[in-house]
Amino acid sequence: MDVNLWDSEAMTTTVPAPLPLATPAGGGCCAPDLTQAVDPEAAQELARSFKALADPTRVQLLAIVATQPGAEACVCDLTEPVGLSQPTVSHHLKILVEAGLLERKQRGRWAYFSLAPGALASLVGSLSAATQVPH
Amino acid sequence: MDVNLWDSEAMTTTVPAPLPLATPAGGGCCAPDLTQAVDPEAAQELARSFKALADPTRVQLLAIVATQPGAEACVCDLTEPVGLSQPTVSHHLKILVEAGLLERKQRGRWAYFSLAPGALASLVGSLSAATQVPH
DNA sequence: TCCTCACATCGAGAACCATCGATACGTCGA
DNA sequence: TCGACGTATCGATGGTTCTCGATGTGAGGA
Repeated sequence: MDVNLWDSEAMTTTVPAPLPLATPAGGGCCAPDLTQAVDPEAAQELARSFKALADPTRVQLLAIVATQPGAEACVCDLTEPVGLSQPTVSHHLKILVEAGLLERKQRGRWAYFSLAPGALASLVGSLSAATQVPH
Repeated sequence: MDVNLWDSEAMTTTVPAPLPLATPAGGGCCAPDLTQAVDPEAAQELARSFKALADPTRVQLLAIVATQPGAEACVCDLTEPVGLSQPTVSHHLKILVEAGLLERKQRGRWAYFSLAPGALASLVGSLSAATQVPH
């Protein structure tokens, strides 16, 4: 392996699509809404986003980042509140970044994570479409 | 085993809480919002809802039900569109019902599934709190 | 240059989940 | 009453995911 560590370009080599939420296959500007998800591809894309939220630890991490002053946190701030080891927290953060829910910025030796603007809003949009279906 | 089949009361014997979305532990009327999810219990509850949406098949089932005329469908309507066996579809529907996202009504030999009113809206609310969108 | 720190990756074990065929169950029509 | 039908449950299997300790990588300080 000769890939450069901490280079976000190299980190995406294992994933086909860089950001599911930012570059959807459906054709819109955001994630596909639920009523379009009869299409298997749209359903898979939506499920991929929800899968990132399907773990209590990741929900907690997201919440801690959101409520942090400055709305960003480094790994060292997150390990202790969730009560898990550093590699495990790093693993969950990577999943959240790959899902497009968090953004990663390197500052010196520290990696700072912040909410990706528009990512959660996009998910909200995809869900709320179905709730407005006339019944 | 002497439990009555198709009795929704008996079906919840394996789950401690009947409906995570309908009867949250947090104390509000709906699911806890994301910024409250620093609390491990609130995070777990939210993750439980998202886990139900973390499978492409279940997203598809939800979408099909939502777009169906009358906004309800029986298992026989759902097996063919998702291309899975009847036991598998039944399994996914059970998960969606237990997550409070679908409601099940027995009519004759058919079981009809419909969107649980307010369930998706509750999830939308819990997400949009973190995005600062005053929806 | 060497050491320490913050973080990522690796490899392994355990737990969980999706899927299926077989089967049990209740309802309805004959 | 009986058989066909729609649906749920069971048990098994293969794949995925969560978690950790060990280790690798780069930045910054002495």
